[in-house]
Amino acid sequence: MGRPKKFDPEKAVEQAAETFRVHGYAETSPQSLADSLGIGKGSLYHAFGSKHELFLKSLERYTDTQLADLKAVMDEGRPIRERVRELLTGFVEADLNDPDRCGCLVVNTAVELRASDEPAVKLLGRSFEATESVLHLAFIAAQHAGEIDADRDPKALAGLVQSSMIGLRVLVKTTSDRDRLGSIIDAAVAAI
Amino acid sequence: MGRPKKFDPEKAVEQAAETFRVHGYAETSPQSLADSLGIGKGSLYHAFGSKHELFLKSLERYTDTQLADLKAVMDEGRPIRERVRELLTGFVEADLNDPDRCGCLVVNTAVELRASDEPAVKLLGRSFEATESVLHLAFIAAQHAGEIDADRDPKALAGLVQSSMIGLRVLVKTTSDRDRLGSIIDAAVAAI
DNA sequence: AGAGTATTTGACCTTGAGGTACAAAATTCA
DNA sequence: TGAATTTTGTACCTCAAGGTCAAATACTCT
Repeated sequence: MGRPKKFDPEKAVEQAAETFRVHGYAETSPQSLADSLGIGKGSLYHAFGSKHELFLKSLERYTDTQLADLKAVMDEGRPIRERVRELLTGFVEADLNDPDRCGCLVVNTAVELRASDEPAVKLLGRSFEATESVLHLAFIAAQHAGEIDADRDPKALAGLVQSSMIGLRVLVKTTSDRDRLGSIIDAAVAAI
Repeated sequence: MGRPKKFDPEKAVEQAAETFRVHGYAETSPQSLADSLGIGKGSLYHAFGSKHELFLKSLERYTDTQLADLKAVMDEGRPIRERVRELLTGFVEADLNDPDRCGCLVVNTAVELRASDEPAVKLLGRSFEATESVLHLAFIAAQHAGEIDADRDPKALAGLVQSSMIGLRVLVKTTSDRDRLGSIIDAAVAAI
């Protein structure tokens, strides 16, 4: 009972994640957040408590979505190198298509955040681990399928692909050189 | 002539770079900047014009220093893989030894920055290119020395090492797992 | 010493961040 | 219909960011 909510909290968290991704945590004001959700600032605080609490919820939702997307790509029935290439190319192309180069909320937050923000650091740590785990499992499977040499360390490969992916998403913030980025992807795929 | 400066502008820019590295651009206030330089806020504005101008100078100095450090390591007369390992390990260890995981000003700025900040984006772009170039040249030399297969693309390898390096410095913000980070370094070195 | 020049400082200004308070509005239940 | 409950939105609060300014200070040159 009581007055019905004007907005869908789920959608709001999703929209907030996008706002944080585009403008960053520090540069997103409660007012702009409220505006982007189409509600008053008071309602926002009533519903979410604080900017930081809303941010944590947004970040969590974002990591969930991202992980699902990653799994979707890695679950495709194609050669492992094709899937990894698709993954890296997808991120790079997405970033290049955005003139503001906003990039990935997880990467952005990992850098912008203070180490003292423990809940956020934990969320990010879990997200990075989950990503690595998906890659790790895919590489193990690929080894069993004979696509990757059995003497390679699948976990280390997962870490290498992950760190290259993150590095690419940072590099793309200051360059639009598709050849250069593409050759990095080539090298990453070749390293598997 | 005129009243002599109370501080050394060179040292001040260096100190400012460190403050920006530790706290980030947005989170560094003119007041704290002035405090860290041991001067009044007015003096700071008189000497540097604005927070942003000081930031650009700081960033430029930082990139110069960083590039010199990189060259120093890559100029050592040791096997290429040892040098690359030393490079990556050095950054990771430095970051791990800092409880606040402040990391690298260039990486941090590339992420925190708005794409609309053209002078900063240019500086960062040049810095990333210069870094890649040093690695590129080192790999070419290593190929001539027979340390790296001649059929590898040295520029792509440079890009891969660079992006892994950046990725590692982001990952280390949320993890302290030396084994995991170490195995990523192993994989990166093995990929050369 | 005095003129001229450069630097220093704290006081002051405007703007907006992050958040609170409260009365009005919209619903359900009896 | 009225009571209870919940959400809404504006007005308001405090604090600090980023920056400006004028007066005081410290130097050089003549």
